[in-house]
Amino acid sequence: MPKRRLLVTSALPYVNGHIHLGYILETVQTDIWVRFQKLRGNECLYVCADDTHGTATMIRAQQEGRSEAELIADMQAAHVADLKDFDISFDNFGSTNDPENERFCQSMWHSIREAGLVKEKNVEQLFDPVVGTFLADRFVRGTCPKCNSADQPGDNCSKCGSTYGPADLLDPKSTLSGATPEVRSAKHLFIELEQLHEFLETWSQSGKHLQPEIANYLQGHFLGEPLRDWDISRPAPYFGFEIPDYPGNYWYVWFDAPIGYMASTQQWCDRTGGNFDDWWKSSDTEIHHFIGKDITYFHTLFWPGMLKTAGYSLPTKVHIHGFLTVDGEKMSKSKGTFVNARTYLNHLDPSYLRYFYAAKLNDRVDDLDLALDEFIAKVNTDLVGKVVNLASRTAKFVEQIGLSKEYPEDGGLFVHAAQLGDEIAEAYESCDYSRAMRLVLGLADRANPFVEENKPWELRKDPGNAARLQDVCTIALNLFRQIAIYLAPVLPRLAQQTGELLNDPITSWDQAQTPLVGTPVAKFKHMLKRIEEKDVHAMIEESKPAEVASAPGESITESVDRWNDSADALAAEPLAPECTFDDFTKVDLRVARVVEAEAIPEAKKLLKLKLSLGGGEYRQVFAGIKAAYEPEKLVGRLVVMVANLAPRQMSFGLSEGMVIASGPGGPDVFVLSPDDGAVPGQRVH
RNA sequence: GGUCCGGUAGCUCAGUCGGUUAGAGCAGGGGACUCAUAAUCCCUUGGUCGGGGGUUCGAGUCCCUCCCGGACUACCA
Repeated sequence: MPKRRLLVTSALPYVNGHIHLGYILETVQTDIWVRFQKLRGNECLYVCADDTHGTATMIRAQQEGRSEAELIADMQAAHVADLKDFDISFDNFGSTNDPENERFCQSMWHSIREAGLVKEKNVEQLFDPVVGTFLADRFVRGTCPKCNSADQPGDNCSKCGSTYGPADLLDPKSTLSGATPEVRSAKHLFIELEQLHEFLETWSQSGKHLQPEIANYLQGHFLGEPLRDWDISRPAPYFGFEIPDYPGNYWYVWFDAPIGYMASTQQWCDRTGGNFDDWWKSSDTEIHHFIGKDITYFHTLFWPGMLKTAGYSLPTKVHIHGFLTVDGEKMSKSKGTFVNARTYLNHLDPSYLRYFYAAKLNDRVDDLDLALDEFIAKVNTDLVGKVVNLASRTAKFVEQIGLSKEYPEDGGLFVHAAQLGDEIAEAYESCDYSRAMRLVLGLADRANPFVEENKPWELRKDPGNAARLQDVCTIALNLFRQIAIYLAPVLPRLAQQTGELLNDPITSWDQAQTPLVGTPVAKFKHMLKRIEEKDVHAMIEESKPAEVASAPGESITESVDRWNDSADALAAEPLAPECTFDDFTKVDLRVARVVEAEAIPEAKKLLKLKLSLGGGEYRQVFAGIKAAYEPEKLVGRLVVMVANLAPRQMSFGLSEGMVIASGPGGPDVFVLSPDDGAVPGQRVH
């Protein structure tokens, strides 16, 4: 087979957060594929970068009192270290804030301009005079211009389903300040994606570049109607690259992020003498993007559209994977299942997770569950019990004498494993790693009985059997080596150790075709420890928020803040503008008791609550806390509610207030409780 | 509610074009071994292939329908 040239990417991690096990899933998936391709002898370049731009970076830098550049540099160093320790083998890891990226943005922009895809639209945008900023759609609510339903979001009506702009709302309010926004004319630049409709439909529906369910999704959600113009500029203040022919405005972060793949490639070329056009403008080069399903449409509509317009190669394939869940649930900070890469590394070997992910990954978009008990059992049984055991039970018998000079008769075991190589390779190639792992483990299941039947431990008792002992161990170690070669993309450390043990480095897939003979065998060293349950538990405990993990009732008299809470929550949702005391008193917060609570089967997030304010005064409230609370456990407890909120008609009934809770949503919602002594009906001042 | 994907042993899954008696690993039960990280090996229990209907000589596989689960989307704000 002729050598292929492949450019491979993982999605760019956002600079504002640390690497977690969900992103590790993506990079492990990519890295396995890259290592596989290199092992097969293909020319393969793996690039990535930090995604740095956007409002969130700007706000966080302000809060931390330093420049964006400093923030980015720190986070990038942390990202690189985390990923390196998971054996992710990037050829280059850059940053979307690097000068190379700005140059590519400019040239890409130039092409898109020339193609006549850019138009300026005088957007009637709402401006919050209190905060002094333009309001994105989601920061405005008001009355639907079509059906007059109150309190509707700024982009479409939840009652009648009509879509409109925020400026069309009849009685708009800023959700930041509550002020009535002014309509101001703001100029934005848009890319008319609709001009590329036909191309995108052909490309996405060709059956070659996308998984079938993704092609289907695009057809159903986007391609069935005209594609909307893509708002590509953001007015200052914004952290990003300023648009050269449109001063005071910046490219939206999703414009420059994928271009980061190119900038990173350029950096690699500059460092190694490579030629950029060989990678991005050559029909001989395949381009493979690995991404999560959350960013599907950026990579399957906007990005191919940009590449096409600017005359670059189109992605050969966009490989899309699902999210990571832990023990069957969305990762949750409060449960300790939102685990940072570094926290994992503090307790466990990266090889465990690489193998487990490989054993579960296929070429579909399904979510992948990290069931912790399964994780422990699978790694210990498969890797330690079956694979590494082959070496550890035989290597010491040939430590002095090495492998036999000729490969002995083994009943066809080696040939069988050699022949299976193509099938395993096919599974890797198509990203069906779980199949590859099954096939490889099947080899270990044949090799262990061989050792059992030939009893090297008995052979060694009689010096007359020395030659036979050497032959048996030569066979077992060769079978082990084949497995190590086939697992090398997943377990580079095991491949390295195997090379050292048998004095022949593993560098090529084809090494599994020829038995190794006559080499010395090094003293056997442990290759992989068993996972201990306590280490997994320690990792989960370390991932829990400090206030949950520490014992209650400790002294709080110390003058210094010893809790050292993370800045993440504040950065995710910055402080609202100042309000007056009068503003505050408009909101009537009351202690209330939950007297009834039931889940609404048709709604995914809603519980229906009956709240008592005492004295027979009740309120019916719908609260989006289904994922976090069992209805039965709420009954009887005290909560804080907004008692004078305008009632809202919902599909399931009238909601007459709101239960106060914090947290980002989903399973991470935390309902507030008053301290002991509070009674229903009391106002919260 | 809409769209899509799935449901095979206690668990995780394989099952090709419709073709013999539906498989594997783990877990469970019994035995063996003692080289190996309490690892390994042999034997073994366990299934109305979600339910019902249809097509067919023949259905886990194809069609219809219902039930259940998940994802996306909407609602939640």
